[in-house]
Amino acid sequence: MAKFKKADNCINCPYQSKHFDFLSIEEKQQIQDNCLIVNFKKGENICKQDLTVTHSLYLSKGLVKVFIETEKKNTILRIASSGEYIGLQSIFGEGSYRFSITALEPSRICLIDIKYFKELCTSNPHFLMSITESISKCTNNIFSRLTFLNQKSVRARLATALVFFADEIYRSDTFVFSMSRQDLADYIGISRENAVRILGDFKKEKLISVSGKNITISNKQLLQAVQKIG
Amino acid sequence: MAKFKKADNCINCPYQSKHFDFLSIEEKQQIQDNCLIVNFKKGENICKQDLTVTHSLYLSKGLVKVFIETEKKNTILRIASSGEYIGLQSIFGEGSYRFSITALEPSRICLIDIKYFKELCTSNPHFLMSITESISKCTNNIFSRLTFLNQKSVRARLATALVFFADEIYRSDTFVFSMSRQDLADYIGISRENAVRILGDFKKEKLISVSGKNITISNKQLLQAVQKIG
DNA sequence: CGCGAGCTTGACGTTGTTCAACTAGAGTGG
DNA sequence: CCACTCTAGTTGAACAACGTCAAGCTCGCG
Repeated sequence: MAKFKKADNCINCPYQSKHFDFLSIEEKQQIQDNCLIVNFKKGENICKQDLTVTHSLYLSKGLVKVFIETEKKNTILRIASSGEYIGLQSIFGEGSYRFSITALEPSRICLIDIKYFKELCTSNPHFLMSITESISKCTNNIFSRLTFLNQKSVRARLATALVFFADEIYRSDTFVFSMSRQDLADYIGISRENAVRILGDFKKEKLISVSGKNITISNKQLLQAVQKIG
Repeated sequence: MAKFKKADNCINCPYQSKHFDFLSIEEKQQIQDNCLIVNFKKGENICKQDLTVTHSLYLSKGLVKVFIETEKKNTILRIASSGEYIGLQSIFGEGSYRFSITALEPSRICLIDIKYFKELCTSNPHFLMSITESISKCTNNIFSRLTFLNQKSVRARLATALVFFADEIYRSDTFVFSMSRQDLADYIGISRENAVRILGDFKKEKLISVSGKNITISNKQLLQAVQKIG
């Protein structure tokens, strides 16, 4: 695995999660004593489906894909970016990961021992409430995603993915896309070939311009129309 | 809406949720003071997508479908049966329902005022922890469901649905199915016609016998094989 | 007895997958 | 520094799976 070090500045850490607002200085200090910081390179596994959860995972910096592996193919459940806890459901659910997580970009993860993390939750209900709110929002997003994947055409799905990456992840209509074509396909539940083909179509229709990993959305309005119509 | 009455026996209620194990007698008494019991007939709406959440919903008896409505069609997220809280994500998430809920069978719902419910959560972290565990498990189930809908053939999906209803809902290989063909289709993300067709195929293949709403699984082993192969 | 909602069936068209072949680029060892 | 290989990306053709449309059926209910 990647290099790790002990946390040494949780209290004043500029990457603190919003849940930390509910913690006292003492509690933050205790977290620091129970926290490791690990850096992952692009492509490295952060956690592996079916293994027991031993730490909470806080993505303080980077970009990761959360996906379920089967014999056939992978399904990317969501893309998580800086400032998110990933895998909270696994901590409070069955205690083992229901998915794998892989870094799409160099990522820094803060690992807090699960035993301490749970103790903190029971001793500080406001912190737990905040965590619960996060899990709930994640669930609601997955609800929407399930409906979306189930009802939209492949073109609409790909258009939505592109807009999502531009608006939510890269915050620019020009970006260097850190996923492979296969990843993109897994994210919207289609075949790799089809993803390539439709990217090509969008290019011909002058909605986007693509050059390897570089993607530019050149006609966002039309692309947003495609999100609805297909 | 259906008839309702004030709760009068929460403490000794035989339909208590498992979360109640973490409550004191006084807390149960307080819940009772803040709780209404409402009976819904088959087909009645229990909550409606986009409306503000005002109460927690506990399904003490019955069977309901939780679904997202769009212009095109409905997608059933899950089927909930007796003893489950439904819509917890909406309470702790955005505060409005992301889905509608309709009774598939006569159902009894216990409504607890959301303000009191949240107060209880912050004053009793063990109760909240138990609730959070439920939400997490629900999320994990939806993760699996998303993958399942995305990867399996229509035949495999229908076979899985039949086994699910037999094993988890009706607890018998012969049951009177309380959903319409359209509902069944919405549950596995296919068209009504296709659902009918495949039910017919399964009948021809002697996997099941169907007569209107009565369904009997006659060759479970083969049906379970279809779950995998398609 | 007639009406309407839900169910059923067949024909047809579309969408998306699969397979196979080819290309480009990145890393590797002689 | 150049073949060699490996992986990711790309393209086309054939095919299978599903959805859509249209028509007819059935059963419960007024």
